[in-house]
Amino acid sequence: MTKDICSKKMALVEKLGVHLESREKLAPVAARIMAYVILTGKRGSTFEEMVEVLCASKSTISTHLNHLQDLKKLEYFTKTGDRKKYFIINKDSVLHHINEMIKEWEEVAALHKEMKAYKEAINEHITDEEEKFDLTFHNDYLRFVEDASASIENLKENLIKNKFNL
Amino acid sequence: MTKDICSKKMALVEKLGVHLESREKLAPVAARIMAYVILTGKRGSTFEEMVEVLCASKSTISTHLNHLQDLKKLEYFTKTGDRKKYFIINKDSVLHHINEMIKEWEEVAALHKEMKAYKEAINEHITDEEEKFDLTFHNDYLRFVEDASASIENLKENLIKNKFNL
DNA sequence: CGTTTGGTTCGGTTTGTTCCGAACTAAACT
DNA sequence: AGTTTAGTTCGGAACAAACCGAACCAAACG
Repeated sequence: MTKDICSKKMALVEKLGVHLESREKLAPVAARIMAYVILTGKRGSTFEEMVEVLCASKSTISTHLNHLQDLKKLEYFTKTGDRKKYFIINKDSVLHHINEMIKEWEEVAALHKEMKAYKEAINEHITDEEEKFDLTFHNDYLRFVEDASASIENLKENLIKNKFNL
Repeated sequence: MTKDICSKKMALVEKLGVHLESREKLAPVAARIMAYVILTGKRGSTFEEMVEVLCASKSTISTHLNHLQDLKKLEYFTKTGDRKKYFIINKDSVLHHINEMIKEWEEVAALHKEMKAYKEAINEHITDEEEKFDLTFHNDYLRFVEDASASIENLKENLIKNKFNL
């Protein structure tokens, strides 16, 4: 039974790992570390434990753990009389992730605006209506980005609210 | 003046290129091809032209052009008595892109549901309330994904509407 | 003081990506 | 038939990413 839950966990680690690999642009093992730490929760995950369950070398785990801490994605707590570090996801990594998404959408919006401006400038030099750039897509997309941004801001507020409820 | 517009265009090609490189997971030159084709518009961009302005070899351009066509991101038209191919972005690449986003959100939602189910299963075996997984984030996130999906569906409908207006 | 524990650091191998040049092809022009 | 045009294909060079093992280190333990 414990074995069953464990294999289920490792299956999820792989699945979530693959997702994080592309979503957060992490190296395979780094993504699996994140996934494992997320699915272990507040109990915390140790260096040794990860070397074993993720079947990676100490050097690989060490390097990635340090890197993930630099990126503020992980942090750790300790126990008195125990030299081990217990890794957990950074408490405000969720908020950080959301802010990243907001920034990303803003960047996309800025790019669309720049492209639109460029195309409008070109259009002025074109007499034939048929040859002109079509701008409807940029307009629609910009409206969409506004909508999406509003949803994210909403999520962000929900999260902050829940944080204070705890 | 034409030179000015041209340098402005190439600056935008680089900027959009960098963006597409990560957003669409394309090789540098492939991303710049996409950017260039997008910023050239319906006039169409030729093989030779891209070899020159993107400063890449014929083989590189050829390989990437074929790859981008396989991915349905590009297509071309021809002119009678002219062997050149005039590349433009695939007419329904925008819709395709939107469908990709929808699919992506669905996948994220599925993953969150799976993680939530796993954590709930674990929680049942834990007596200490303090030790239990916190599920509020998954709930909030799932609600957010629903919102975001709705916005995208909205954009999609706008686009389809505009298509028929033309 | 020697050993164990919990890691870190470095050099190197493997693997993968991205691009290029040179040789090639197929159609059209002369 | 030969050349030009518009590309394709193949082998490999150059670089980068990801991981590993071995040697190392610092703190605690015995």
